[in-house]
Amino acid sequence: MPSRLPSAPRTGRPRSAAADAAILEATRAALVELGWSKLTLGDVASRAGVAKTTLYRRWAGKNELVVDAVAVLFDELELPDRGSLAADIEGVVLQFAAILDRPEAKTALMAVVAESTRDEPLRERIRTSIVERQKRLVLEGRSRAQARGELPLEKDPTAAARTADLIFDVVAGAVVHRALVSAQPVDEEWAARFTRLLVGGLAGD
Amino acid sequence: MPSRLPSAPRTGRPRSAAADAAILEATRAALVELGWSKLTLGDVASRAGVAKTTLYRRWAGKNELVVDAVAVLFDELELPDRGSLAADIEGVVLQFAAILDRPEAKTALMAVVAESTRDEPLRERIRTSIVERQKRLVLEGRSRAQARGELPLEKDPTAAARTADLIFDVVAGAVVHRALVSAQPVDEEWAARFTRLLVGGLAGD
Amino acid sequence: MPSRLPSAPRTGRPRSAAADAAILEATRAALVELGWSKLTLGDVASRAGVAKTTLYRRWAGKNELVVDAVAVLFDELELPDRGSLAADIEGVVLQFAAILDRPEAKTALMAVVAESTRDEPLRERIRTSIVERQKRLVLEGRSRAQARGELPLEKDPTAAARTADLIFDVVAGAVVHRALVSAQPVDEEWAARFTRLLVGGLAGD
Amino acid sequence: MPSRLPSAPRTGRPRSAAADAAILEATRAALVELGWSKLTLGDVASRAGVAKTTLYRRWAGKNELVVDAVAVLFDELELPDRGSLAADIEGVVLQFAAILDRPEAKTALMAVVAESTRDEPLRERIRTSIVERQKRLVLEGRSRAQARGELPLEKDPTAAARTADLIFDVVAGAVVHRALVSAQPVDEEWAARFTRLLVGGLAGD
DNA sequence: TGCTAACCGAGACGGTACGTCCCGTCTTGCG
DNA sequence: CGCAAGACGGGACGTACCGTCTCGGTTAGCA
Repeated sequence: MPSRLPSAPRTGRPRSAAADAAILEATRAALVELGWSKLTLGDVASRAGVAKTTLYRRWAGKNELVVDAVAVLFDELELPDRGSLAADIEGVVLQFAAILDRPEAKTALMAVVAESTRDEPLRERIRTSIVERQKRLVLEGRSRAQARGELPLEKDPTAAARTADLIFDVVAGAVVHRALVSAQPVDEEWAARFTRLLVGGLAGD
Repeated sequence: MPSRLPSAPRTGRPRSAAADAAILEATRAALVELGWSKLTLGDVASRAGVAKTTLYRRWAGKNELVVDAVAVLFDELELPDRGSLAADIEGVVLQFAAILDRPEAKTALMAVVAESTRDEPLRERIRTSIVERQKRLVLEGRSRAQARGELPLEKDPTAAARTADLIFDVVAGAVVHRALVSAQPVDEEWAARFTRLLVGGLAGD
Repeated sequence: MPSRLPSAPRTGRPRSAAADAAILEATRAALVELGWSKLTLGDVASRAGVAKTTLYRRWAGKNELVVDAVAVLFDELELPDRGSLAADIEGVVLQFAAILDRPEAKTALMAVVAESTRDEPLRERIRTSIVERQKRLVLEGRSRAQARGELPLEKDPTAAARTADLIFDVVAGAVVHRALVSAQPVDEEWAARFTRLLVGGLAGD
Repeated sequence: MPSRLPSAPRTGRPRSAAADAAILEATRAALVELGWSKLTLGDVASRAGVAKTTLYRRWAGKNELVVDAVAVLFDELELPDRGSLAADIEGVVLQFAAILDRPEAKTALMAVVAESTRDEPLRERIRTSIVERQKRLVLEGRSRAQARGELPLEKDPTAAARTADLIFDVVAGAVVHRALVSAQPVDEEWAARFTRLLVGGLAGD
């Protein structure tokens, strides 16, 4: 994930692959201990047993580093077939909440999004590294529900994409808001209530 | 909003009331120009024509100051009666989106929420200054819809409160996610689609 | 000695006078221990129990600081009346050599002169803080020798000044070269030989 | 001049002789442009079209490199017979001053001498590479003056050597001090005045 | 002619110091 | 006692060089 100009010159000592892993791991550990705002790149470097220059050679700054460090957490999300659309949604909501409960994700996610409001390249990085990758869950859940006959097939691909985006914003937004803003637990009871609301809306559509 | 111990001593020169307003205004201006992360208290003080000490005498730090500075923005939200539940929801969604479009709100809101994940008093301040005050919109919209017969009366007050919280998380979360994470416009078309989904879910409940 | 704009505004907390002394003393100590090239301003600051910013607020850099720290050493030079021109010269040569023997002077003097070859303001600072102040020794020695009848009175003040400058360059240059370049001891024997040469040249003039 | 262990193994690719010359030339160019303190070995290497490793393989550091780079400048000094001791001295003083006027010599000479106050091997290198080699001028000037009958023959070789050292320190020290510390021109007028003083002292001896 | 050892360029590496910025606190003198 | 001004001790920043260490590739001289 760290940046490198695409036209890779073959010359010189190659970058250490081990350093990358150590840095990202150290970043997550520092996020857990210190949180976003007290995390310093110097500290990350010394935790990773690496010089500050090595870190700056690969990432432009704290924001980019943290996005890379946290992105991998969200790849754990899966969508096992639980037999119904509602069950699938409940499952993914609870999984997502579990990730947001981890301190490194909680403190970092909102912070980088906040930074991204004034930094277009960062927003793009967040989108490609984190957000866009998880839309797969919506798409897979829908096609599975269509196969079950729970949802109608959509003929217009543009409208279908818009609906997927909408669902994604609703699900991700609601869970994040509940967990981080309202600071209330995303437990099975809440997940069930939310799912009933959402499935009802989809059905009535 | 600035803090003051309750047992206010009456002696000495009183604090300048004008200073408070100047500081909050300067804070918003600095947020627009610099964004959250590059805003410094020294800069705010000099913009406000005030000494740094004056500022620290009234607010504990950047977080608290910014919460106060942006809280007022959200009090602009109103819920004029547009004749139907769906129209009321669309209206508030668009108003909320308009506020989130303002750079001082955009950059500050997510940032203070991010900070609040590791700072319980800050979270409480955000809740009382911003979040909780806007729940009135949900409650008012519901009672109006019930008066219109669009929604049933709820007998159980606990369940009613839970539903209101859920709706609030869904609306606020979805709009914020659309605007700041997906970075897509919250326009009338999206508001209409979102409202249809939500009203459908509420009806089917 | 530290810099301050001449138009001193009277407002704000005044600078600590104690800090100045502590910094200059710490600088001399660091010169003794580390020498010029390994002296760091961060180290000086922490020796002086002072923040780096305090140091940078008062001196533009290492060069200026060291000039001020070392200048005082050369003010120790005196010219007690030893009864003859030759004895006076020998005395000041040995005193000068004693100062150059101190490690803080030895390592610093040449270094700041070297830097001054590319830094006109620094050269000026060296001249006013160190060099020019010691010309008094030449002038006093001459007038005393003239009073004794060892040297003729000079009528032309321009020529007199030129001669004083010449003597100063010869004495200071020869001692410095012997001590630092040739790295040979400036002992009584050498002082005597040098004095004989110089007095002979002056007499034959 | 670059270092090499005496027991040279004969195998492998030999070091490029061209690189040596390029490096020394690049060092002089960098001294002119940047001065001693801003000269970096990385910059010298890239100017010379050479890798940093190549440079470090041959010189221990900046000091040693610069001594070698400037030593050659002083070998230009000559002592053509100008017919009298005074004329010979004036000639060499002006030649020496001309070299000291070159920026690469000016900035480097004092700097390496300053460094040498804390680095005995460096002092030795300076002495053998630069200082000691120029004593030939004193010796040659004296023997020529003796041949002309301007100076007496000295019987005691020890005393003769001491006198030569003294003269060397006086001439070199005075010129350096005039040029670099006093920062006044070493022109014909000054050279004449200085020479008169020195010759007078020698004669009266 | 093919081996092989030392050379070469490039550039990443762990470090150290830089000079700047901002923090939150602490004197000042004035109102 | 509040206030503007600004110095204070402190900590992190991002950069520049240090001197060392791989890399892949070149260039002799000896076999």
